[in-house]
Amino acid sequence: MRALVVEDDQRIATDLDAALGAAGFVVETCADGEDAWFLGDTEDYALIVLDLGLPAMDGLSVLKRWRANGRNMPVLILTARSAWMERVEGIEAGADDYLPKPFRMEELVARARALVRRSAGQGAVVHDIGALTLDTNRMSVAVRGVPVRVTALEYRLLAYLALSNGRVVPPGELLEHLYGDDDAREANALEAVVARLRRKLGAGVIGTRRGFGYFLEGSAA
Amino acid sequence: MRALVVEDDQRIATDLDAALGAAGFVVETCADGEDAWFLGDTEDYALIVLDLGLPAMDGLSVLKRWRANGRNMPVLILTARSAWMERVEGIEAGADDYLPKPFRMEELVARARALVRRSAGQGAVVHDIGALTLDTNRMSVAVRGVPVRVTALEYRLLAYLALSNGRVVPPGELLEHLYGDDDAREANALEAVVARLRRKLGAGVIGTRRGFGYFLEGSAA
DNA sequence: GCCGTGCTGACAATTCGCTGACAGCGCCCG
DNA sequence: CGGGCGCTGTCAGCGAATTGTCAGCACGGC
Repeated sequence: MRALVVEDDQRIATDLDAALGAAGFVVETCADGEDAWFLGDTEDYALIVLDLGLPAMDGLSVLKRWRANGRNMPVLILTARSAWMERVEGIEAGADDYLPKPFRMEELVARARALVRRSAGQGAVVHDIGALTLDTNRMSVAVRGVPVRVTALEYRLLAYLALSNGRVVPPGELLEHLYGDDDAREANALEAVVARLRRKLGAGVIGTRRGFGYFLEGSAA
Repeated sequence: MRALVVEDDQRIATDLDAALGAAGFVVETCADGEDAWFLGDTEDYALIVLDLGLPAMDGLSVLKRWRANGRNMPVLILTARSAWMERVEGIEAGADDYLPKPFRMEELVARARALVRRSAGQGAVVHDIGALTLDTNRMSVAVRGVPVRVTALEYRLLAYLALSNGRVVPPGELLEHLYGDDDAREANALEAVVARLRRKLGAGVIGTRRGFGYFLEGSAA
């Protein structure tokens, strides 16, 4: 887990390095606003600790430039100024947290952990099963990278197969999942949906095990 | 955007309600730890403001229970205690931010906004999603650079979609966040708002995935 | 080769979402 | 205090996408 420390005071920088290092971060430091801007813009950090008083470019400006470029890594601001107005400025500029100097190293580490935990809290929503890609956020489907328009029912069928990860799913179970078991469809309804899906997705995605059920092909079966 | 305020001091609760309401949240309040635990565990909030001194169950315990149950909504802790050790405790318990009393209402709102932004994985104040530009500071909207006048309700709808980051948002969730689920609207109300918005914004901004919900088009889809 | 299971294309019904009109409500301004 | 205006929920009708059903066909297993 990489972290960038932007701090011009050599002594504080060393302390931060040590504390974050002990907390499991791989720390890089940088003492200059312009270097910071470049690094933050081109490298990939799990966390940035940013001091506001910097040579060459002010910390807030650096932060605003990152955000303007769509960089959204968590940034923890350090500053000697403690007026609440300054805090508001920092947070409105896109900071994720704010710590006034002087601070306890323990608190900084605690906040850093909280930030990283939160930014990582957005779990993977894209599943790849064989040739199939299923994006549960956008409710969209693609085969070999080519997007395919599927209906709600078709999507739910695919999603259920995908989440069963390669298992052969018996028709009864699928029917029960797609419709409540309260209202009964003809058994053929399921086959019709599968047929439509196969026409859209092409061959080699949905497989049939005669007498048992359906499964997704290529999922390390 | 729903927010829950957990605070036993009636006066402070009222102030928080007013300030967050003005910032665009639909606010619910609750004065008791056990109620708070239940609400936070079963309902879906974009933000929770949590006071530590509570009857029936301590705020930290409530928070820990939420986290233990996998609830990861942003939580902003309020407390009278200002020792740094307490802060560390709160943050380690899973708080996302910490504000000592007394505090400025402006700062609370700024932090609340920052938390919500961050929980959506975005750091910027100005969001560009496809043809849409949404300025969360000025509550203004533009399409392809042309400003568009939208009403408060319309804005909240757009903002929620924008913060959902291109995800397809089901109508039920939108209804729940636009209005509290306490007073029920006909399902058609949502469609009416969307229709009005589309007339203002033009085509290609709000998309529909039949059977699932609405989403913002062009967000790297 | 025979039988049963599963597949396919067409068709029709139904559900879902969109739209325009309208009415109630609150708010601002005179 | 009254009138007007903008906002928003409700209603009913419309159009289209979706999906269940049916009848016939293909194919695999024994």
